[in-house]
Amino acid sequence: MAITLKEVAERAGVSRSAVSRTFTHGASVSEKMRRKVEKAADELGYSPNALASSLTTGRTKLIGLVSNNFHNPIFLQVFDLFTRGLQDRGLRPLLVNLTDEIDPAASVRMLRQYSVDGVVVASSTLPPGFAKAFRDAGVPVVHSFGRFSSSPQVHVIGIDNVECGRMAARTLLERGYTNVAFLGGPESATSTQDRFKGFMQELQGKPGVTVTHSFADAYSFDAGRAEMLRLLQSQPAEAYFCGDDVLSIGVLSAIKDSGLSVPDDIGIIGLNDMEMARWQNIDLTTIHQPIRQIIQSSIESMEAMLTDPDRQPESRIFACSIVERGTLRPLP
Amino acid sequence: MAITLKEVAERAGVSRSAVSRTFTHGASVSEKMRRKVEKAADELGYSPNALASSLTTGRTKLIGLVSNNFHNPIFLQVFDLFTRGLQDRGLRPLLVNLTDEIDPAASVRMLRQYSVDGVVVASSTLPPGFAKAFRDAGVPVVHSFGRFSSSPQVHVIGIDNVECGRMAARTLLERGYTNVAFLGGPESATSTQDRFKGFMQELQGKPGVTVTHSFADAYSFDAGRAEMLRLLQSQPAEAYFCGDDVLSIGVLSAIKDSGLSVPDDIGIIGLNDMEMARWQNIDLTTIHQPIRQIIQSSIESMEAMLTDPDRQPESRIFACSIVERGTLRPLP
DNA sequence: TGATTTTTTGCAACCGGTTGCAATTATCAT
DNA sequence: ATGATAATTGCAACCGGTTGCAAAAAATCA
Repeated sequence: MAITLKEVAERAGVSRSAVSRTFTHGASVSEKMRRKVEKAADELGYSPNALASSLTTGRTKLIGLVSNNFHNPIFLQVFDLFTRGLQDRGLRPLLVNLTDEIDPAASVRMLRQYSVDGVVVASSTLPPGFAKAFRDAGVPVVHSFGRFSSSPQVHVIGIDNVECGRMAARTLLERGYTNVAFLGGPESATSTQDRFKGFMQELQGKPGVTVTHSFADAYSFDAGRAEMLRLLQSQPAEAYFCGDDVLSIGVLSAIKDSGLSVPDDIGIIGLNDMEMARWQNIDLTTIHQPIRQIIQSSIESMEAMLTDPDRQPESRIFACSIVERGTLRPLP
Repeated sequence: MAITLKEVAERAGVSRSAVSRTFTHGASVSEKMRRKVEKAADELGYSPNALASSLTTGRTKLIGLVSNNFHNPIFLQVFDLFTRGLQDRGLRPLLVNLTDEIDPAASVRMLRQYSVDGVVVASSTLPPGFAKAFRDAGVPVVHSFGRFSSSPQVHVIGIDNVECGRMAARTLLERGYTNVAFLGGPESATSTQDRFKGFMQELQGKPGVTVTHSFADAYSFDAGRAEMLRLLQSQPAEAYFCGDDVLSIGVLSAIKDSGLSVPDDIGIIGLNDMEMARWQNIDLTTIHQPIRQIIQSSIESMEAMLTDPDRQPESRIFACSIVERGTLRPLP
């Protein structure tokens, strides 16, 4: 069906090696030969079979892009940035949806069958075991949005969620809130655990401050709304640090429906700074997570591993910052 | 690095063919042989190289998933459903982001280099030339969310956008609106053109009804908001049929900011019924597009083409329906 | 110009599998 | 037990490329 190297060679009246070389960057071919081959190739509409060549070179340029976040709108942007970034470097994202996958083994096997050159795990809710499973299989791994560690076992690129928790706490204190709460995402996610930890750390033992906490079932609108509706039945706190932005939006809708207003009755601060957060009908005060840099850095890190697979795992942490909008009362 | 067939064969003391056969569904192997081989394979941790086998079988099980919609939240759901659906059938989505691609040739070449078995084009804004380019390259193509045609050149799965336009018009008339408008997405998108056409068709020559129209730059919040802010400077219409839901949400925010209220002052109807449309703080009346079925049908259609590549192109159209929420005044 | 060095080219083996064919082995009926 | 038939196995060629090596050609030097 498709044109092969052999056919081009015959047409150009040269050896197969010659054809291969004209399409291999950096190989030794004379100008004359190159022209002859390219002419024949053009006439036949030849383009080399990347998979066949991967057999001998050991490189497929395929990168497994693994995630289980197919419900949080922020991940559309994540996929956009990853696919474009990878494409620009001649790499091809093989998308793996882990939504209902529990066991890493199956996906590891699958990605090995396709000889991916590397794997990007993009998720803040996947247990660390997944990234490790890929590493143990000998595949270069970058875990984006993963939990940072000072002695990482795989490359981790993300933010310091503990520090974000502290930052949120400080922000609420500055604004004079004394009855505050943490409304986290799923308790099993490392990001939830860390944000919670930092939040509590900062408020621990602060005189005159009361802190409560609870967890929503997922990083989703519905989960946030449901949890807030529950909280509103008894005495709600003055201000909430919510697990992430989409959760916050659910929370906001619950508050509005109950007849209370934001930020007058209840203050909300989210995390992520997703595009929607700045929509004027949402206008969410939140902590900005530098997604663009995280992804760019992840891709660079992946490229580095491709050239040197034995490179030591490292953590790269990006700073977050408060984005002041309309869901927290202003500084006194 | 990875274990190969040969090593397994040596360990099991059998021929390479025997190993190949135990891993090929439907090949002739005795129970005894199979056990022997599987034992050796397990011990070595062997799993067959899908790409090497594709060389002889001519099948990669790779499917190009091509889109340029990485900004409309509805496409996160689209990617979720596609990836899961393909995975469930043992197919692997190779994601291609066409966001800043103008020329189909490059992506066609790339996907051919990776010998994809088929291509799913998932977009309502891509010129039809893209899908055709893949077909001309001899690759089975399904165009999801594309423009339906009665003599299709490629498989098209989607909705009848003209009919949706009519449906929106009828809905507005039923509600007693007499000064209505179309606020479309980008004028170059076939979906915009068709919705506009149907909308006008239905209202044409209706006595006592005035119709106006304009177009936003993109199917996005910002574009919708900007266009509505512009419209609000002069006399706005009584009700708008908006290009899609995310556009509608931008429109709603503009209306709210201008001090007017929905649906009392202005009615809005969207299209898509994205998850966000039912969020209680948005509560958008809209036309439901059956995404789930469209995608399932697309995948089935793709599977059918894989077994019979010469199958005639067909259009599959799914019905849409009005979802009544809070942005249109009720039936009189 | 001829000898020497450098560059270009083709040969042939290899990457990790699959598969048609013929040889071998097992199964069955008589 | 015997021959006929069916199932299993191995051989070897092939899929579409790449690459080390040696031969051939071109470029350089004296």
